[in-house]
Amino acid sequence: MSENRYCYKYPHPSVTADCVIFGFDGVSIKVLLIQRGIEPFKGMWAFPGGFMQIDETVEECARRELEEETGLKNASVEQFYTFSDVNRDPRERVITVAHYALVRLSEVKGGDDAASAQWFAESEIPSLAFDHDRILRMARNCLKERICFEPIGFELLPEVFTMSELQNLYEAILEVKFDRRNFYNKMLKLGILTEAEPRAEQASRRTPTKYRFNAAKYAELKQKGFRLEF
Amino acid sequence: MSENRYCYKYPHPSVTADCVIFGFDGVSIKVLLIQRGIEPFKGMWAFPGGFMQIDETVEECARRELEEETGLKNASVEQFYTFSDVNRDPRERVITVAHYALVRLSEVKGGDDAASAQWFAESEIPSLAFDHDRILRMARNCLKERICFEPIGFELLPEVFTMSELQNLYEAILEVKFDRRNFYNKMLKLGILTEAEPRAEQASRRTPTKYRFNAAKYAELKQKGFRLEF
DNA sequence: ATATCATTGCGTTAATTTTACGCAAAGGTA
DNA sequence: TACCTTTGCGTAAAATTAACGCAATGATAT
Repeated sequence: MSENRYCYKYPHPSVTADCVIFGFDGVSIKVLLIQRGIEPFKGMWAFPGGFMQIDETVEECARRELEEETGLKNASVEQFYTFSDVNRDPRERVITVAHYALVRLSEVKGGDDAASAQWFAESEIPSLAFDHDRILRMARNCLKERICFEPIGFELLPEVFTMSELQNLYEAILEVKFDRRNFYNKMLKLGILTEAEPRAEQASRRTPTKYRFNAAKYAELKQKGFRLEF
Repeated sequence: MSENRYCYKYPHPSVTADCVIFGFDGVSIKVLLIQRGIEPFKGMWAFPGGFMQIDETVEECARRELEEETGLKNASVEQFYTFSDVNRDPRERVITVAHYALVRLSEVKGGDDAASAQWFAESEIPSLAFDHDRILRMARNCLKERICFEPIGFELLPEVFTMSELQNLYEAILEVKFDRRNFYNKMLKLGILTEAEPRAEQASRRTPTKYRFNAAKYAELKQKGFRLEF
């Protein structure tokens, strides 16, 4: 049963892919975690992830494990760093290629078919298994940097959203506050937002305009090489 | 001799670390390559790199291989992406963690103790072994992005340099041209340059001012979170 | 020698962008 | 009914960027 059939002249490490999944509930950034059912670190929380198979890339592995453990299909995961400290796994030598993805909260129902996937607000995240605390810090930083180059925020919001919601998201990710009117102007001038509904004729000022992301305009802008400055 | 003594229940990939080494000769960006002495891809050029040992991190591996193959000691390598295509190595499953480093040309004498390390100007780089063409493209992009956040260019220049040399470097990395006077003003205003020599009293206009990088000032700036805009 | 040319240091001005607010309509809340 | 908050739409000042002028001084060519 436990024959060790794969033999090499030199020792080989195991390779895993882990996924830091970010969400946004309108107020704060959330992270999807899995409670470990087995040792090591049994009972502790960790990112979804697992061992890479010999016939898949690390990205494929990340997506597969993500679906197996949280039910999330086709998330667009992106690798950001490979962690290879010699003792990061007490069992054996394991290096992990860490990924992150942005998903809408609605796409994952916490505690789904997955044993115990659960969303945590950033301030409520417990101490994590392995070196996942460190991985989280780096992922969070990547998120911050990335949003200045790409409008990744739109993957975190519903299809249709208000300017305030968008601003809240940017403020949560970047941990700053913007002047509402300047944020409004800057986003509109970028031209990557489209008004969602033709807007009620009798537009009451209190009912905010709904927007959706204009991917075509964004692609256009991106070619010219732009940058979302904040 | 070739006993395969290391056995596992599941197949494990090999892990390598590769190093894209950038230099600058005052005019153009250069890349340090090694000519492969063995199959596969024997005779083709590739980045220095090699198999990770079981008791070292990938960064340690990168530095070790770099020194073994080019004589470069203590380069500060930084990983930027992990390539894991299933067939990227014809021998067996190998994933590689790609790194890059910036060094002064003077630190490496091409064709040193290293079998055949050689600097190539970007325009003269031949088709490379494995997926190293792709790796180079990504490394080059990283370089471009990085220089907007950190004054990495100073690692490529001699200790003491002129403003023109600095500008040439930025122009080479970013592939753009700047107005000399605006570049001059912007760099000086940043405050991360210090005049190297007290400057000749009888300062002839034709003899350019020499500068050196002011690491202390830079560290100060960095804390406040700044960005080198170009 | 002499004329020509490129490099360097130091400015200035106009255009653009960023920042800081003003204000009124309209709905929600006490 | 009296506030208070949210939204949409501006505007003026401040700061930054971009474009370019100019003279001194060596270097180079004739």
